[in-house]
Amino acid sequence: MATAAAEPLDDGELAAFFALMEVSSNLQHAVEQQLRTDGDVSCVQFLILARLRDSPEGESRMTDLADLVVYSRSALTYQAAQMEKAGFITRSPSVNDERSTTVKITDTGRERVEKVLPGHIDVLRRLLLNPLGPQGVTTMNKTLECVRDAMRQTPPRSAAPRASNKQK
Amino acid sequence: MATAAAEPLDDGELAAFFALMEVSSNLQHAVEQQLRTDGDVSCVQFLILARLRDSPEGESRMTDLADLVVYSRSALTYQAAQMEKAGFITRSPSVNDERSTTVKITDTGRERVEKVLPGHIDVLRRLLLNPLGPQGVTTMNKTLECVRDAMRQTPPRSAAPRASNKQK
DNA sequence: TATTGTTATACTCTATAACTATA
DNA sequence: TATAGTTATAGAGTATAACAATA
Repeated sequence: MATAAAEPLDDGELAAFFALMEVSSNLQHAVEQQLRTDGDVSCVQFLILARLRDSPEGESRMTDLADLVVYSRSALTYQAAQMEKAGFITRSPSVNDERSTTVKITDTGRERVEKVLPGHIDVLRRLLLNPLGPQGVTTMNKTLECVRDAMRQTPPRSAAPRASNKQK
Repeated sequence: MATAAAEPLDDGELAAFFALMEVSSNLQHAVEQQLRTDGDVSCVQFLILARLRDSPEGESRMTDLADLVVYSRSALTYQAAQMEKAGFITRSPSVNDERSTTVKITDTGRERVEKVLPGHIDVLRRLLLNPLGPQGVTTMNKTLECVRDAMRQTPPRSAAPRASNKQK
């Protein structure tokens, strides 16, 4: 299954990979810490809240949220439980489909997002956007676009999301 | 401390941030899974092993490894213990400085790296380098270079690495 | 006193599988 | 039968603080 003898990566390829991982990893850490410090939310929770906040009714189904946040359903249930306990969201059975759960952001949840957002933007500017500059931002978008598209076409992890293939 | 009213991000800035996070997150996941499947090592462990393998004597001090892997010292100790148990490394007191621990990669460790490497390269090519293309690789390096440099100058997290400030 | 590393502990988060309920 | 979500469980990994030993 593996290539007979994989061509080693050249210096540029290695550098690109390492740079990407170093930058994203640092950024991730910084964002995580800012969110925790300023508003006691994790990155995942912030993503969910921000997404809910921008939804038409401040609502979303669990499944739709799970599509956004890559993780497993049980992981999302865990996060939802945490956020419900914190008063950021409510969960209630969906009206159309009794199987579904509708997640709705509360005023407390909205406030928390507002509270945390300035610092979040600040971190992004300081660590990523300012160093990039306007031109760098444009370049970055163009360069990463095809990578992202390629990733989206390939099933990210063929194991996970297929539910019908129970052929053992 | 926070900006009075943080300028919201424009679409391009948001897109750049999201693209970076999506690409790096997917890549991270894919790499993690490949390493686990092919050789039952985590990404962190692979990084450590790869670094040791490329060291002059296949050796390194714990502290030097900790500088490489961002995490805390205790986290590194944990990983080292796992890898020692798996037979990938040995730990012994350093000759120069009795406080230090010298970590050395074993033949088993080297074999494991070799075993995992082709698949690793394969993933990087498929998900990142091929979509980028030679030109994209170059562009990426140039674009991320200044970001990385800026990050390295700013203390990543001012809280962590200072040991002397016990003022409290 | 500062540095190096380990240990004990507690905590967060994740995935798997089994389960319930609805379509 | 398939889908939506929850729960129980188990595991990996991390950070904090206290610790021992060396410089």
